[in-house]
Amino acid sequence: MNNKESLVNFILSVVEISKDDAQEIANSFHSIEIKEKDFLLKKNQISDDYLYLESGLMRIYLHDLEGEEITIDFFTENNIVFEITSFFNRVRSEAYIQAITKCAGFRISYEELNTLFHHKPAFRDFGRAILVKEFIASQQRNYGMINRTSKERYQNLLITKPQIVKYAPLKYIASYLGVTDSTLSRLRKNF
Amino acid sequence: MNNKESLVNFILSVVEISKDDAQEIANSFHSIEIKEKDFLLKKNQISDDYLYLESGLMRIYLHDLEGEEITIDFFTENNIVFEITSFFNRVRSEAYIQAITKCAGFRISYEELNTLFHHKPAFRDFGRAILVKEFIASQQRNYGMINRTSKERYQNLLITKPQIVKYAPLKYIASYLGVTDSTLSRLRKNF
DNA sequence: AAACTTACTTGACAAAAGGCAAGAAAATAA
DNA sequence: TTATTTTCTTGCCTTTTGTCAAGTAAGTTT
Repeated sequence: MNNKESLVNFILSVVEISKDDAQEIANSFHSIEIKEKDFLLKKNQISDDYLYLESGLMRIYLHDLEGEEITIDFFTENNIVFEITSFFNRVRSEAYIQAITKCAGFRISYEELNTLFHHKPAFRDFGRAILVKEFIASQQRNYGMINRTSKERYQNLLITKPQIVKYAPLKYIASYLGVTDSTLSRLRKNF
Repeated sequence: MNNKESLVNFILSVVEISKDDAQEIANSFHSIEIKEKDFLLKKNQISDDYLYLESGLMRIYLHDLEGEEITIDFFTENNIVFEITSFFNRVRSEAYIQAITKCAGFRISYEELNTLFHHKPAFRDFGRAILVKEFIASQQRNYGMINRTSKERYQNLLITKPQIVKYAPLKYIASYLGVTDSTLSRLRKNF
């Protein structure tokens, strides 16, 4: 039996609850592995995964009006992975979530999450803290898109998620940063 | 005594709960008015307002590294207004929330919200639905910043928040859209 | 009303980024 | 290994946006 130590530590880093509570929450999660290039979620599915990513890299992407893949976000280890619209609103997903490298972690379903949310006060605080954390990250990404040059955005990614720059193809990174492949390639030349 | 009908209807539009529950939640909120150009939140304060905006327009802004005001977001009537980082994490705010026009609505404090969150299941669902709703809006804004031209972003604002275009000065809108004042002025010429 | 401040527009030029296409490099398949 | 596909780089030229500065318009204060 897996003791889910990394998940317990993650929970404790996000919210101030007892170690016992954190362990109990972690025990509600189920082990999952995803192979490189496999999908956690595909378009038109209703997402049923709230995933703690213990190791590996993932991305969430969708197709724009011209059919081009747009990478919306990257996920790195020691983070929660979910597609908020489909998971929480129980609607078909527009987006795909794909493993960039081999991934491992622990997941719960929407129903399991909801049961915990209403019956475990500690999970309530945890769940809210995760939403708040990711919401803030989204806002900061917004701010960076508006107030940073593309060079600065790339440098920022290099610092905050170096694994991404190392493992993800240029085109994923370019669409994430909001530039064309050519432009990113040129940016890279100047380190 | 105010029956807070608009707030009750707003709650019912966001989450599937009984009318009685919605009324009870609404009754926990307190009436508030804000004069044009006054502040709901200033930099370095710890936000204690979770506000349902019944009428009026607001904006949230901060100063960038050069000291320039950057309008991060606009709030219109029939929406919840809060600065998530300061309110939920109990830290000093980087941002200001200011009334663009005279505003009226209903607010609760962090402590009141937390009590409801842990003691009223219906409020739990409501609170989560609001976080989810605003998170999704933030993600869509992100997508628009990357995949729409500045002209399209302006047109979108015109359609989704025409009050803003009507009442907010050009410079607020320009920084929100991520363009300079000059560029927005030129965009406007082509309707 | 006059003075002053803030908001907006416009022109000239510079910088950043995009579109397209060719070719090199790397990864994958046969 | 060789062939094939995908990824990445680069050149040339166009479009978009920014910078700066001047000038007009509108709003506020005295």
